[in-house]
Order: sequence, then structure tokens, then C-alpha cells
Amino acid sequence: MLDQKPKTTQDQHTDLLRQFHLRPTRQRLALADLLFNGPCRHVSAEQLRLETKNKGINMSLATIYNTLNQFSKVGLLHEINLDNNVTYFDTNTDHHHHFFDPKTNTLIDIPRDAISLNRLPDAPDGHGVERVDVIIRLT
Amino acid sequence: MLDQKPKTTQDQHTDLLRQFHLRPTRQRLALADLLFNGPCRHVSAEQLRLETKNKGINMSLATIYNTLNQFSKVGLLHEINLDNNVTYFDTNTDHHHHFFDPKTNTLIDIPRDAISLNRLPDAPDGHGVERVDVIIRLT
DNA sequence: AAGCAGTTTAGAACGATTTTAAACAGGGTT
DNA sequence: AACCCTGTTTAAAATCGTTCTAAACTGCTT
Repeated sequence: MLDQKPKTTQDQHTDLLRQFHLRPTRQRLALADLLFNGPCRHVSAEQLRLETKNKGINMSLATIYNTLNQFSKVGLLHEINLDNNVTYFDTNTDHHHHFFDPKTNTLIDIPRDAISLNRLPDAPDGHGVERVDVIIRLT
Repeated sequence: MLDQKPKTTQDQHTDLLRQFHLRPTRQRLALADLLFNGPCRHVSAEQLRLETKNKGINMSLATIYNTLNQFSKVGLLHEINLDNNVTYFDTNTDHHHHFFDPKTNTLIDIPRDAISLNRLPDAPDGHGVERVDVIIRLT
């Protein structure tokens, strides 16, 4: 009888990356680990650079940018831009909304059904609606 | 009997600037002319640089940035940030919403009452709601 | 006309992000 | 195992939008 090895989160991330035709490299797995274990996050490239550095993972900033952009392109992350012209990456890719605290540049998720949008205007001619984002700016 | 001179838009802009304790300089009046005559606009600093250039108005890019920031600070403009990490300035400072066409990086105003937001979540402890922005991303 | 504070300017500096071109590493093939 | 090909990573340079600097200038009051 063969031992059925339990699937580690590493293995899961490997599978995930392969699904999107991204090679499961050391760097991408390390970032997937930071991003997709635990609760949803809103992170910038710079924040991830610090986290990898603190964990002793060696990775260039360019790779972090490349990876975040690739993850976004395949739909594993969602880009968000705020006042400070820094791109944040949201690990929650469901349709949902945000509180935004401009003092701390912090985002807080709002589940989609916590806001009811009745009566939306028609999209201009030749366009459809891709997504509706509500940002509640806090004081 | 003295001739009552009609008030030019220049004069109006001069008054406007004085109201906010901004000296009506040549450069600020030129930008006010581009921004506040005609319909509402969503412009970037770079767009205004081109417009002034094309009109033969000499003005450094730094002045355009300074002026746009000052106008925003006193409430004559509203800043908006989109995907491309460029700051746009909205001459419509009423509370309203936007369509956004990511192909052309274009914003289209939506009057406030064209969208009805029922049921908003409570702001997190210690915070109030400053503003609610709805961005309808077009295809 | 004089003087002062506020304004403009060119250019340097800055921070976030992308590009470059060369080294490297998966993952198949033999 | 060694080999190869292509995709990936890398450090460094380049780019882009924006802000800062320090010197020149200009409204405005006296």
C-alpha cells in the first residue's frame, strides 16, 4: 500500500500556477504563499518586497512587479489605484467594494451584497458595463 | 454718465481667485480660462501643458502642477486617480459619479441622482463617511 | 518708485514602475 | 545523468508622473 502524501499548500500553489500556464518557480511560489494563504489582503509591490526580505527570501523588485502583473492578468489578483498613485493588489477577486481610509491608505473590503445599487444609468453607446466599483472614503 | 464696462470672464476669474486668496497671475488666469470656461472637464497636468503650448501660452509644467494642486486644495477642482497612476482633475466638484472607459482612459460624469445607493454599510469604528464614489468601468 | 511676499521657472530630484540584456532554471528529451 | 530550449529572474538603467529647489520675477501695497 502506497503512502498517500497529503497535499501541501506548496503543491496547491504549484497546481494553481500550472492552471494559468505559469511555471511554478521558487519566486512565484514564495509570493503565492504570501498572498494566498490566510485572509484577503491589499498589498503594494513595496510591501511584498519588505515581507520577502524579512523572511530571508531573495527576490528582485522587478520580479515582484512582474509576478503581480502576471497574477493580475490571469485573474488571481485585482489592481486598485488610490490617491497616492501606488498600485495595490487585492487578493479578493470577487466583485466587492471598499472602504478607503485616506489617512493610512488602508482598504477594507465590503461584501458585494452589503451595498444595493438600484437604478444604474445605461452605459454609453457601444459600451457595456464591466464592473461597478464603490469606494466609500472615510474621514 | 460713466460707461459701465461689461465684466469679462477674465474679470470673473480674477474675482474667483481672489476669493480664495490666490493672486490672479497671468498663469493662473490662463489655466482658469482653460478649465472653467465651457463644459466640465477631466484633465491631467500633461494635457493642460499641451493645450497651453498649442495656444502659445508659456508656462512651466511645475506651475501647472502647482496651480492644479492649489485649485484642488481650495475646492475648485477634484482629484481622481485611475488605473494608469495619472492624476486627473475634475472641474465638476459636485458630488457625482463616473463612467470610466479603460481603453481611452476617459471619464464621463454621472449625475449624483442617476444612481441610488440604498443600504450602505456602517463606517468602521472611529470613522465617518466623507464621500461615496461609484465608478462604472466600461467594456 | 520701492520693497516685500507670493509666484514662476528650469532643472534637479524623487518614487513607482518598466525595460534591458545577460545569466539562470524548469522541464522535457535523449 | 547530461543537454537543450524556452521561460524566468536579475541588477541596473530607463521611464514616467510628480515634487522640490533656489534663483529670478511680479503683483500689490506703501
